[in-house]
Amino acid sequence: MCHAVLKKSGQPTMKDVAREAGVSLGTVSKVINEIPVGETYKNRVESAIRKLGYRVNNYARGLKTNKTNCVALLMPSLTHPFFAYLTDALTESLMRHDYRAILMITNYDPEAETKCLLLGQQNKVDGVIALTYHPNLDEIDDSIPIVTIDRHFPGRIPCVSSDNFRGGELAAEKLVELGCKKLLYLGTGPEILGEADKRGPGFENACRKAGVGYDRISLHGGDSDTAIFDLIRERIKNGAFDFDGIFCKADWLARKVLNLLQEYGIQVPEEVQIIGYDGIIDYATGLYPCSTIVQPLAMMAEAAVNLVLHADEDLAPVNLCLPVTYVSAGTTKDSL
Amino acid sequence: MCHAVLKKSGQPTMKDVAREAGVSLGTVSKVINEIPVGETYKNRVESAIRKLGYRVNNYARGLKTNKTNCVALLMPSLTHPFFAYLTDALTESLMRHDYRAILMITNYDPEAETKCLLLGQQNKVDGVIALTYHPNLDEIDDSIPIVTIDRHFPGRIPCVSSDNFRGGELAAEKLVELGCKKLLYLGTGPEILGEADKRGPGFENACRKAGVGYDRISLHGGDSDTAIFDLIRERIKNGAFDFDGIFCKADWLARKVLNLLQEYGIQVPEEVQIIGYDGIIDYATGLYPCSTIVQPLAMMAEAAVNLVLHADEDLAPVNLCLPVTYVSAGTTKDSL
DNA sequence: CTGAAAGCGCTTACAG
DNA sequence: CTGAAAGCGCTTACAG
Repeated sequence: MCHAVLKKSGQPTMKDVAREAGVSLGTVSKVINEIPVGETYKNRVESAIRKLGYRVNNYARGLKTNKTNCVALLMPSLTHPFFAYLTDALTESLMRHDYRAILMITNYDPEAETKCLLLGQQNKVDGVIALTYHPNLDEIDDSIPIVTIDRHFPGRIPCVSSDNFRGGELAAEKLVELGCKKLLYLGTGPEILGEADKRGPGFENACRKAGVGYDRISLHGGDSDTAIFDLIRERIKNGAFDFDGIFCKADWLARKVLNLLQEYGIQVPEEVQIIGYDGIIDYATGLYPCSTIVQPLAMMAEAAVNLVLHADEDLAPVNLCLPVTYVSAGTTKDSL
Repeated sequence: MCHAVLKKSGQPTMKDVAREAGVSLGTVSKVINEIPVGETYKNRVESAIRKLGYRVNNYARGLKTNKTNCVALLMPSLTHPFFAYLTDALTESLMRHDYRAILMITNYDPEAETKCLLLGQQNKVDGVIALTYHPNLDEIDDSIPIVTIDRHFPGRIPCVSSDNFRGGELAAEKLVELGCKKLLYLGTGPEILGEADKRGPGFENACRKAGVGYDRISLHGGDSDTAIFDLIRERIKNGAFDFDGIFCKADWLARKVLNLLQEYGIQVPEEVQIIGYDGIIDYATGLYPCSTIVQPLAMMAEAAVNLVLHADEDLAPVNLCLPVTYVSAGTTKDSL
C-alpha cells in the first residue's frame, strides 16, 4: 500500500489535503464550503490547506455546481473612454461580488458579437453583460442570463442605461436657461438605434415645452461620424453660426464641433454654447472635456452586475434608466 | 431500458451527441478534436452536433487536459488611456489566438495584486500578463507562466516594454535638434521603480552626449503627482522659465505642465518646448495630446501574448524593449 | 478505426 | 458528524 507521496505537477489537490489531514475527501469539501464539521477535523483540514497552499479548482467545482463565477463582458472597444471606464467599473464590481470578468472586444462587429456570445456559453459563464450593436439577441441560448447596456430588447432582456431622454431634456433646459434662442441637436451613430438615440427626442421635447426654436442634424450608419461636419459647415455663414446653443450626442462630438467653430472664428461660449454627453474626465488634463450631461457610471455598472447575478429573482426585463447630472465645464456661459 | 430523452437543463452534452449520432462518447470526442475517424461516423457526429447546437464544455475539457485557454490580465486601472488601449490590444490578440482574457483590476494595490494572482491560479489560467506595482512576485506559484509589462524581475520572468531608455534619448535629441539649450526632465511615479524609470536616465545620457545642460525633477511615491507642480512653479521667475526644453515622463504630465506654463503667460512651443511619453491619441479630439514618444502598443501586446502562450519554448526570461517613435504634435517648434 | 473504461478534481445525496 | 461512492462532461490510453 505504498503510494508516491509527491505529485509531479505543482498544484495540490483536495485529495492531497485529505491525505495530509487524515480525513476523507468529503470532509475537506465541507470545510471549504463552510458546512459544519467537527472542531478537530476542521482544524486539521485547515492547517493541511495552509501547509500545502491548497486552492479549490474552480473548473472542477463548476462541473458539479454548474456555476463558474465568471461573467462575460462584451464591449465594442476600450479606446472610447466611456467604454474603458465602464469596463473598469463593471470589472471592479464583479470582483467585489467574487466574480471574474471575461473580457471580449467585438470592434462593433455583429459577427464577432455572436461569436463572443457563443464563446461565453462554451466557457459556461454565469451571465453576460453586453454593450452590443447586434441586430438581435434571439439566437442566444436563453438559459444564461444576459443584461444589456444602452440597448433595450423589449420583452426578454433587462437593459441598463443612463436616463438618456431626461439627459436630452436637461441639456435643452440648461441652454435655454443660459439664454439660447435657437437650438441645435447634433448626433451620429450606427444604423442600429439604441437607448442613446433618445437623447435627441428628449432634447426636442424640452425645446418644444420651452417654446424655443430648434433644429436637428442626425446621421446614422456608414461615415456619419465624418459626414456630419460638412452639414455643420453649411450652417456657418460669414463667420456666424445659425444657432446659439448646441447639444451634442457625445462629448467627443462636442469637442470636434468646438474646434470646428473656433476655426471659423466663432467664440464659444460667448456666441455659441455647447453641451455634450458622457462626462468622462480627461485623464491628461483632469478636467471634463466640455460642459456635459454626466452618466452615472458607477451606478450603471453596479446595477448591471446586480441584475445579471440575480437574474432569477428579478421580476421583469426592466429598462433601468439611471439619473444624469449636468456639469458646466467651459463650453457654456455658466463657466465663465 | 427507457431513459428520458430530454435533459432538464438547456445545454446539450457530448453524451447527447453520441446518442443522437448512434456512436460512442470517444468517437464524438475524436471528431471534435479532429482525430481521424471514419467518414460516415464523422458525418453523423457532425450533423448531430449541428442539430443539437452542441458546444464543448471548456471546464470539463480543462479538467482533463490541464489547459483552459484563459489568460489573466492584471491591470492597475482602465481610466488611464494607456492601460485601456493596452488592455484592448492584449484582449484582441488573445482572442485571435483562441484564448479568453480574464480581466482583473488592481487599483495599484499590492494586496489586490496578490489576491488576483491567486484567483488566477484558482481559475487555472494558462498564464498571466501583469502590469504590476507588486514589490515582488516570489510568492507566486512558478508552475504558471507569467509575463510582466513595464516591470522587470530579472532572472525568472520575461518583461515587455517600450524601449524606455531609447525613448528618453530620443526626446533629448529632438529637443536639442529643435534648438533647446537648457533641458529638464520631469517625472513622477510610485516608490517602486519600473522600466518607465529608464526614461529619465536615457534622457540625461543623450543630454550629456550632446553637451547640453540639463536638470531633473523626479518624485516618487505618495503625493508626487501633485507635489511636482510646486517644484515646477519655483523655477518660474518673472514670467520666464528656467528651461527651454522639457521631457515629461508621461503625456498627462506634459499636458498639465503645458497648462501651468500657459497660466504664467509662458508660450509653448515658442519659449519652452515640451515632449511627453505614451502617444495615446485623444478620443475626443482625434489628436495626440502633445509632442510625444509613442509606445508601440500593438507590438507590445502581441509580444506579451506570444511570450505567455509559448513560455515553455522560450529560452530565457528576456527583457524585451520594443522600438519607440517620435511624433510632433503642438508642443514643439517642428509643429508650427 | 471504434468502443468501453478509467480518471481529471470536485460536490452531494446516502448510509453509518 | 463522517466516509464511501456516484457523477458532473470531458479525454485518453487500452483492447478489440
